This record gives sequence, C-alpha cells and structure tokens, in this order.
Amino acid sequence: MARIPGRLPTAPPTLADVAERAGVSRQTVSNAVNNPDLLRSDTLLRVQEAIEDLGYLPNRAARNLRTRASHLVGLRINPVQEGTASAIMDRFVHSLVETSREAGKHVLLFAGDPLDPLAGYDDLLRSTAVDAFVVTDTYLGNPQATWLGARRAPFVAFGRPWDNPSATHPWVDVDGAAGCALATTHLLDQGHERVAWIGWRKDSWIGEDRRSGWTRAMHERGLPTTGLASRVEDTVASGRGASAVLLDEARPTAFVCASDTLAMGVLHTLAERGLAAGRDVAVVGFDDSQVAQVVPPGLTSVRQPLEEVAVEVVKALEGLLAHPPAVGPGVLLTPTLAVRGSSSAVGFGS
Amino acid sequence: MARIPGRLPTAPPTLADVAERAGVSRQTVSNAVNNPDLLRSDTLLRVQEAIEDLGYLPNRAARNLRTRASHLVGLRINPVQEGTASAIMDRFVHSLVETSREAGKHVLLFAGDPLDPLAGYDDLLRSTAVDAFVVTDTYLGNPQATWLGARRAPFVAFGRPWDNPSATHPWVDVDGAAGCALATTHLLDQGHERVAWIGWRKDSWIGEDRRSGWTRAMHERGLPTTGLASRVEDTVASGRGASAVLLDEARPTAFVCASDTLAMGVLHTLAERGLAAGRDVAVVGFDDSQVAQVVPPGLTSVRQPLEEVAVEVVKALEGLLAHPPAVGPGVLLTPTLAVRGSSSAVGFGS
DNA sequence: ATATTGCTTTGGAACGTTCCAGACGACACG
DNA sequence: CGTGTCGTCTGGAACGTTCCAAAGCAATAT
Repeated sequence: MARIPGRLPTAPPTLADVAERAGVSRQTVSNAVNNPDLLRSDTLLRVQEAIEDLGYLPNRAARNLRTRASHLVGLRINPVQEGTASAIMDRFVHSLVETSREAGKHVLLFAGDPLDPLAGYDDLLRSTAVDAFVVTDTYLGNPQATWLGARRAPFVAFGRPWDNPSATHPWVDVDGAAGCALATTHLLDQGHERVAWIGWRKDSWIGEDRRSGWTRAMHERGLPTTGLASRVEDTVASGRGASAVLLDEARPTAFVCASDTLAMGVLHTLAERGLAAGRDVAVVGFDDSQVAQVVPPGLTSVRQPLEEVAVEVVKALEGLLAHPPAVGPGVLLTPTLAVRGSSSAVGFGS
Repeated sequence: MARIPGRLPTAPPTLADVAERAGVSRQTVSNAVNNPDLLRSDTLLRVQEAIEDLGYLPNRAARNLRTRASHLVGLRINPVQEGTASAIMDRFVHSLVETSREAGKHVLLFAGDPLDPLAGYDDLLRSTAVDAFVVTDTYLGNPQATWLGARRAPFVAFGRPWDNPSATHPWVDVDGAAGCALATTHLLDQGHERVAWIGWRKDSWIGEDRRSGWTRAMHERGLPTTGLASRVEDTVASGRGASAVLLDEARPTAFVCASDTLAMGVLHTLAERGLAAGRDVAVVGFDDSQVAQVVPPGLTSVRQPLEEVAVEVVKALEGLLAHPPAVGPGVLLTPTLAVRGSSSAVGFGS
C-alpha cells in the first residue's frame, strides 16, 4: 500500500500539467485535443508543443467517466473446439481488432459459459465497461440479440437474425448459399455430375442456407440431388462416416461440405480407401481454415470475406454509437472460392 | 445530440441511488461492496438488498479513475499468418480470457504493426487504459520486454528472455527442448533409428532450443544426428522441400519438426511420393494445432499446456499488480505429446 | 459613442467512485 | 465521573476529464 516515491512509474502528465506549461487554462488544452479548430492557430501550436513535450495523452478513465463512453467493444469468445477445423472466429477477431483500431476503438474479450449464451453481457453492460457488443454466435437463433435488444444495449450481429427476419438491429452476414452454389458450380464446371452434400442437422439455419446453394446449383443444371445429401454433426468423424456411406450408396464423384471439418472427414475416408483427393474424388469445404490451406493436396474451400465483415461491423457500430444513432439495413456479403488441389485434376501442386 | 427521454437506455443506478434507497450514506454503500466486514450485519443486509433491487453495479470508469486501475490486461495480436498451421496464439488467447475472468480481469486486444513491435503499447500505457500487458511474441529476443521494463510498465511475458537471462520481469514458458526430446524418444521407442529434424533458421532462439531436445534424445541413445537436420523458414513449402532433400540424401524413417507447419510440409512430400504417413514414414509436429488434429491420419504433435500457461501468467499478473508488487521467478512448463496416426504403425484409426 | 456580433478563452460544476479525517454512540477503564 | 478506545457510519475532497455559461476583446454595425 505504501507508495515508495521514485520507484513506481511516474504519474503520467495531466491536462493541468499541460495547461500550466502552455500558459493556458485546462479547458483550452482539452479543446486543443478535441476541437482544435476552436483555438487561434498560435495558441493551438503552443499547446500542441506542450503536449508533445510532456508526452501527454488523455486519461482514459476520466474521459470515459465524463463522456459516458469507453470506446470499447465487447466480444464474447467461447472455448476452443478441439478437433474442429474451422477457426473462423479467430480470423474474424483479428480483422475486427485491426478495423476497430482505425475507428479508435479497442476490443474487450470476455469468456462465456457455452451453456449460458447471456453470461457476461449483463455485467459488462451494467458496469458501463463497454459501449457496445459484437455478437457472433448466432448459429441457433440468437437469444443474445433479443435480450440485448430488450435491454436497449447497442450491438451488431455477425449473422442474420434467422429466427426473426423483422429484427431491427444491425447485422452483417456472409451469403452461405451463394458460397455453396459457387463451390458446386465450380465442380460441375470440372465435369462432375454426381456432386454430394454433407451438411449439418436440419435445425441449423446456417446449414440449411448453405445446403440450399448446393441444391440450387444442381437444379440449375438439371441434375438430381436425391440420395446425394447427408446431414450430420459438425465433426471430422461424422464427415468421415457420412462420406463413406455416400460413396457406397450414391457413388458421387465430388463432395461439397458445410464446413472444412466435414471436408476433412471426407479426406479421411478417401485416404482409407486409397483414393486421391482431387484426382479421384473432388472435395470442397467451407471456411478456408488454416487446415484447408496446408493439408495435402490443399482443400478447396469457400472463403468468407472476414476482413470486409469486420469493416462493415465497425461501420455499423459507429452508426449505432453516433448522435443520433443511425442504424442501416443488414449487410450481406458474398464469399469467394479458394481453389486448391482437392478439386482440381492437377492433383498435387500446392 | 438530442436526448429523447424514455427511448434511450435508462441510466444505470449509482451509488447515490442505492444509498438513498437503503437510507445510508454513499460511503457505506461503497463499503458494502468493497469492505463488507466494516459494516454492521443488519446494515450490510439492508444495503445488499437495495443493491439487488436496483441491479446496481459500480461504474467502471469512475472506479478506474479513483483507484487508478482498469482491471484490463493488454494483449497485442498480430495479423493471421495465412498458410501457417500453428494458431497457437488463438488457443492461448482463449485460455487467457477465461483465466482472467476468474481473476476479475478482462483482456483488451489491440492490433500491432508487425514491423514495429512497440506500436500500440505506448498509447495504452500513457492513457492508463490497461493495468498491465501480456507479451507473447518473443521469438526474436524481445524489444518489448526491455522497453516496457524501462517504462516501468507491468507486464508478464509468455516466452523466456532468451537474449537476456538476467532479466527480472516475470515470465512463463514451455520447455520446447523437453517437448522435442519427448517426440524423438517416442519415435525411437517405436524402433526408428534415423530420425530427422526440420527446424527453423539459426537465429531463432526457440528453434535452437527445440532442436537441442532432438539432438539430446538422439545422443542419449547413441545415435548420430549429422546430416539428419535441416533449417528452413516456417512455411509448408519449406518443410516440403527440406523433407524431400532429406529423404533423398539421408533416408530417415521419421521426422521431428519444429512446428506443425513444417510437419505438414513433410506430409505433402510423403503424399507426392505415395508414402503413407505413419506406416511408411513417421512424422511429429509441434503445437498440436487444429491441423494436426484433423489431418488424416492425424499428426502426432507436441502440445503446449496453454491452459496452465494462462493460469501462471494470470498468477504472475496478480503478483505484479499487488501492493506491494511481488514478482516471482520464471515458470517453465513441460509439454505433452499428442500421439496420432502419423507416428504409429496402426496408421488410420483416428 | 454605443450596441451588436463573432471569435477566443476561461472558471466552475459535474461525471461516480474511493480516500480521508472526523463524528457519533457505546462501552470499558482508571 | 471523565477519558480513552473501539466499532460504525458520514460528509467533504479528490481522481482527470468535458460540459456549460459566461467573460474578454476586437471588429463591425447602428
């Protein structure tokens, strides 16, 4: 508790220190920082010099207290899913942090109990620790969205309000159907006709959306889809099992999967049977995870434009926190296809 | 700018609100929250009731201002390395966030210019936005450590002070040499005798440390290492090239790699040559990334105990921020080996 | 000459909390 | 009965910033 003078870090300079050095009032220094055009140019220069000399930076806590804003954005992260390929969240976090920085915001991470989707939000909100939230895990409806909405808490969702299309909160999402259509068309263009689908259980909105891209692309070319689809859990083992069954029963020459995790399951089956991914059977995944990028012979995968998503999310946040708040419509972005060996006859070659 | 009453979120209750409701002074409420044992039990109960009723939670900004502490820990993250397997950082972030929560802290992420290792630290420090930092990227010495040390900024490093063993800051690290020795011994136990090493360039402290584990394990069994080692950049292509050369020139039957990324390069070479990982040639990686977990037939990999690392880091942080600060010695943790198909004769089977 | 306007600068109050010194009553001790 | 001590509670000040209203001053308009 004792403050040993000189040993602890020197207290950072305050507004008053700068004011004294520049020979002006505190308020003038504040204006120099926040409204420079209010000052006469010579005083501005003098104050800026003093700021520079002292290495002054406004104290965050004081500023937050006065302005009732923390410039922090809360993002809840769940425990890592071991044995899963898609670390999509991580790529998004990186993009979000970088984009937020340009907007003068920082990202506050908090942990969540996977069983309680609301845990953590309330405390941060009531203690005014963050200005807004970015909500990501909207895979099964999104209780957070409705809850936060009821609390009048500002938030932007990465993911559409599937269960409530009339929701009014801002959201950004990626068109999964378009992505899977892209993947399927890519395979059809390579001459494949029996393209199978491995996706998630029916209660996943996202899964059904992605699946619809596959059916659409198949039907557009007049190809049947019956017997070519399988719905399982999002694990490597499930993908492996589903692909084994499909290969036996439907003899597909290509697979489109709802995730890289499932696609890796297909690669397992192919390896077991001595089939070469790409040459013998084509495989396309979803998320363009690191796994897809490094597994031999390279897994073709639908890539979400997470950088753009982050940009749109931050844009929406800024609108939301502006005075007065401006909330635009939802934004739907289109993914791209990262083509690799698993879907090209070339086989190996990166 | 206009505040439309009733439409915006109601202002959270303050100490004064609680005090009025409980019929006590502000200070008493504060004590009820921070020093409950100072109050008579009946007043405490009354105040707690009022707190509960109003859903009061202390305002973070005000508390931070007064106590000069933010309960935030800064963590700098770099842009994702595309085409790299090891997302070790992400697993660590998750663990850190969860452990921090238990310690009443949150993690503030900020972005860094990969070229300037110091960018971002200064601003957060001077604006008193964080109490301390967790420094992770100490791969090539660590300018952050010395810089932060000179600034008397509290920080804990994940990574040893390689270039300055007499550094006095707290650190936590994983024994890479032990991990590679573990991996090598595992292979030797399987009957391999010509175990090759693919690691990083000589200027990487971590790389040399890991390599020493391989040589130690080899020499302990009286096996030679000459001609069996290769030092390259940490990319899949490099691992692939290095393994191709080694296979031609030194005829190893197993590979130990400094990273999963390099190990994936080996898998590429094996696939090209029609060799089966595990059955024909064994491969062990480092980091136990998601890639290792899902790639067929499963990549055996050295797994860093990141959960423990996070626990130790937070423990060190708490010591550092205590009054008076207590800084213990560095902590070195031992990794484990996650054995999968790539190093077991069983081949496929998970 | 006086009032008006616009530009620049200023002092005081406020944000919500915790620190500090002191007040109050009860109780024990000399 | 006076005095000291302890346990409990309180009011004022302070943290460093921004908001607000107003003051000073020069130039212009009346």
